[in-house]
Amino acid sequence: MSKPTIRSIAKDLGLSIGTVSKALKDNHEISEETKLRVLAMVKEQNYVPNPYASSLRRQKSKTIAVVLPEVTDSFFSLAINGIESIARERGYHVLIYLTHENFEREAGILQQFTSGRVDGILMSVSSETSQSNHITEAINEGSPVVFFDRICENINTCSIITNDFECGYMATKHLIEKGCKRISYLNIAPKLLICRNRMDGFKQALEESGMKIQENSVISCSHDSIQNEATIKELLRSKKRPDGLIAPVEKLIPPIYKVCETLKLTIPNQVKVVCFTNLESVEFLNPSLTTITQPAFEIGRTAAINLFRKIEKNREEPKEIIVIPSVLVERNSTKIK
Amino acid sequence: MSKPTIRSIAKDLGLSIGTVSKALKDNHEISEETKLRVLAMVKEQNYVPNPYASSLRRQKSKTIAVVLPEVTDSFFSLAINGIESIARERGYHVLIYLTHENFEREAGILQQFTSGRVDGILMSVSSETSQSNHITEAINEGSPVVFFDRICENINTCSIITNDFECGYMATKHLIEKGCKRISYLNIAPKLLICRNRMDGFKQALEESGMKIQENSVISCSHDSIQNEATIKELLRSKKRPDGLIAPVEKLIPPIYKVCETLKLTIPNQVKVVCFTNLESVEFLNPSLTTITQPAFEIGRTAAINLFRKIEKNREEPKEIIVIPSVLVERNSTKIK
DNA sequence: TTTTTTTACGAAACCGGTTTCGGCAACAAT
DNA sequence: ATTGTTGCCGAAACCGGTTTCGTAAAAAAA
Repeated sequence: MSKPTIRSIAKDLGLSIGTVSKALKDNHEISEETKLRVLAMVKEQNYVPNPYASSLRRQKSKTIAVVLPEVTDSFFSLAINGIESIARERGYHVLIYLTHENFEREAGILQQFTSGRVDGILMSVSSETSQSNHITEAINEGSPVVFFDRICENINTCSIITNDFECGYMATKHLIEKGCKRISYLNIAPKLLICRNRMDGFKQALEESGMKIQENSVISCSHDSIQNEATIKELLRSKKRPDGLIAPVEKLIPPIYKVCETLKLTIPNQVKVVCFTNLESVEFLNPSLTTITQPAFEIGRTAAINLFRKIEKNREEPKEIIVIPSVLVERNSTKIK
Repeated sequence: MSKPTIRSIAKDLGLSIGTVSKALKDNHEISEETKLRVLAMVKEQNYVPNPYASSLRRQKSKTIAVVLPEVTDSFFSLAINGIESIARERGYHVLIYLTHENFEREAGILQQFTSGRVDGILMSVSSETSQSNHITEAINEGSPVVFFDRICENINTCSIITNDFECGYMATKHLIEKGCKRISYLNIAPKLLICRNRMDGFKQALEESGMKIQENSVISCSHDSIQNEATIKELLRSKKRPDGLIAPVEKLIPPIYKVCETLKLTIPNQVKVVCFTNLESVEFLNPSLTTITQPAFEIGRTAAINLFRKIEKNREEPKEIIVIPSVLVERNSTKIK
């Protein structure tokens, strides 16, 4: 038997299409008796309304997009979890798009959204994103955007971040307290506000402690793990080898640990390490890793909640930046020997 | 200015709607000149066709669903990555749904798909899923399903798995070779074929080596980490404490390491451990963890490729199980002291 | 020149819902 | 008796594309 439609249901009940439609949304125009009849038939035939017919007419899709650089990172995984939990609660569907840190890809994805495919967009921009026309355009065409984590500073919308500056500051102060004299910040995406903020926190902490920014203070890493390994190896081999490392992203953990192993540098005795990550197993790394742990699930949840707020009342709201603080969890990678 | 539609484009060009539509899909009925005019106008106005209008008429959504238990697991993250890469290549969109290992949730999600929301479904069933009516129904209503990893044995469709039985066998043999005399398998989802297969491999390896299945050979764990910690603690405290552990899922790593730490049991001297996981940082755990590493990205990719194969030629194909083998990576958690 | 074919396009049905509007009956108010 | 009022429902427009079919003009064949 072919798929039931509202038409077939109406026919089977001897009702009009409109009546069935109204009955299904509990419209007051329809009598209780008719509603019950409709519901019974719907259940019997296992009828599910075609979402696209509804989307077309109502000009809303009950779908949001999550656009992010990658998914193999504990932060993004947890954030997706938070987003999905809210979306499900509200009956929304979640489309996922990965930019792989590529601007063109991101722009291409965003461009599609001008067609009304989604009612809103949750986004963490790629590290190559410096211009924001593609995002502005999506917003102008009616898709509200809420940023989380990697926000876009020159766009006037709600953004959910953690206290990145403070975290950079905390991490640095922590290393200094633990006796580090030469700290390197492994920069990974200078275009990203969060990375700049973390780095600014790092710099301010250095200054306050009377330490100068030196040649090896800020090291540029990439998204390529082999390249990062080479970069870090070079850094840790240099004459003025740092005794403290701050890694603003999770993917730097393997290269750091690997290089320390090959160079026979022991963490924390010769190099202390702090990393931004939410990986649960950092506690059992050798040595356990001191981390800045972000409230990833909460950030995802909050972003989703605010997106739905924007979707529901579509008037423009002032830019609002919501900060959910992270915590520094001290472990052995920064222990005093 | 309001969003351009095919109607407004047609009007602006003095053409009919049908002509514009055909021009956009490079139909031979339309002259080159007209096509160029249409393309130019489309570009000028930044027109993107409404996907839902198209979906409604063509009865296909260019969208697939990925239904999985959770996303905070390296296997699923990598699989999503593989799936997305193929979907993007083919111009498909990816909806993501998390079941959180809950059968009702899974059934509810699947039920929605009977409406034609998606053209196909990629799925890893929840650990509570023993009946499969909800899946059969979705298939019958026209949404092909391809399983990956956690397949549903009694459904006749393409499934992508790894060589689970062998992996269980390999892991066990490996532990035996390393001198283990009492090995415990931490069972987590007896309803899942993959877990049963892994366990069967375990059992066969035991038998072949003349070791008996004893009371602590198979331990039931859950999805709750606190509970798992208690279970494992009890196990490792028992008189007949095992000297080898096999964990079929990643989430057991933290409790295992934690309990060993609190009970002052050293891995690998007192307990050797093998775990199924794709976490990159297992190499730097204390001690580094011997793993069964699954080709997660490849499994995701292959699943997607086969789903599209099914979507394109909609005739039924025989059940096909594609096995992509995993590898055992030996590290220090199973080292002979 | 006439007939046939090809080319290029328009008109209109169609997908499956939603929503507006109008109308009939029953009942209440005047 | 007349005029609202309310409850309940159907008819039809509508969302924005796709696709079928028909047709006028141009080109080719007879």
